[in-house]
Amino acid sequence: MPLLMLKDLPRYECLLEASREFPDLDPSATEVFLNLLRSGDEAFRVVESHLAQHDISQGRFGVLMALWGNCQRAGSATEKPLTPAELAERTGVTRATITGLVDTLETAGLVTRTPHPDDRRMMSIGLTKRGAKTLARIMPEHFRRMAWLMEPLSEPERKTFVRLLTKVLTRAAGDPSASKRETGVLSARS
Amino acid sequence: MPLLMLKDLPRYECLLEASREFPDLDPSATEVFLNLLRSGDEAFRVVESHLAQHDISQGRFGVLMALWGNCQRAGSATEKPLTPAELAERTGVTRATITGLVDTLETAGLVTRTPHPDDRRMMSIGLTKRGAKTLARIMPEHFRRMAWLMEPLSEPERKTFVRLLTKVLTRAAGDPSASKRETGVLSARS
DNA sequence: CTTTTATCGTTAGGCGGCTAACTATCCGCC
DNA sequence: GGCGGATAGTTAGCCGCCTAACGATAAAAG
Repeated sequence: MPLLMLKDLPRYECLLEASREFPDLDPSATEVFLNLLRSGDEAFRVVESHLAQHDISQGRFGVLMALWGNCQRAGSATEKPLTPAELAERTGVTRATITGLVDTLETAGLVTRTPHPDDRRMMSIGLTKRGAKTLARIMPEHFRRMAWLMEPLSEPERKTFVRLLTKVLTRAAGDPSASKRETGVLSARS
Repeated sequence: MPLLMLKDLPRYECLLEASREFPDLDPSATEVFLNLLRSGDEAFRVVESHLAQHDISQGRFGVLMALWGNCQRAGSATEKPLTPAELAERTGVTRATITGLVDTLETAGLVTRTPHPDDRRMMSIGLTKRGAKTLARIMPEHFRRMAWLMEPLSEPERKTFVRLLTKVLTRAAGDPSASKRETGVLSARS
């Protein structure tokens, strides 16, 4: 999902120069920001291009992963139906989006959609044998791609990397104005 | 552009356990990968939520930025019309997408679309006074948001961060199978 | 028991990406 | 000088994401 900020990231000296015109511009912060977005985007493409070969989009993959096991699936027999609302919560998209994704996956025969036994408002989304098989076919190469991507990083570098990423993540996802309707951050009203 | 991988990133010990079942899974690589995507996504939301207040989407912003100055716009008088193809190249989206974005921006009165004087195949997209003004109103807060986001990082940390991000970026964008139609990387055929 | 309130899944409509195809124009080569 | 191939911009159609609204059902209040 190509987003970019600017395809060719500006050189640092250029940011420095611009910061004289715009006192609010913090060159090193901007540099990190642009590189973060660009790297994330490019890294994503690496795995996306693989999933696409199996006709699996990012969203579909998220749903399959969520169904496949909630990580702590231990020795259970791949049986863990979830409701659309739960899927939405775990994959981070809206319920409306889940409806569409499940539609596609159901048509492809990878998941089943059955009425929930306890609550007639809910549905129960389960992985089919075919879905589990598809996932099992995809995962090894998926793992290999992630490993390949990080190959140039040493183990200590990875630790540092995660630490830095986490710092930004908690800052961004923590409490700021993002994902809230109010500005809050010394912004000028439109 | 919400993408996520899994909203709640798996704990490292969980990855470690999974790596026993899947020999291809590199726990630390996976951890970095997931954190990278998630942090990038969340960081993006921080600035996106601001741009949205001005009815500017990511794509529109990219076009405006590209027009506003190619970074080395020096003392020029904000006059730098570009063709849609150039815009596509600089913002990293397809020409088809540019058509749509320029449509919207033109309707909003932020850019003009005039026939190119030299080549009748081309168009010339220019920033209007209104567009420049809008941009000038947006940028300060935009810069402030990026600075705020990176505030918890010290200057040396930022240097390190950029170095690590660049490593991944060159790896991802360099030569791999991504963005090519062929697999190439020891993948199993579907 | 009835009424309100909340939650679930879906639908409708919009947007911004993409690819593939099309038309118009330019350019180079015989 | 005319003709084939490149290139520019647009169009058409798909997909995934969003928000807002809806009808159905469950749970809470009275």
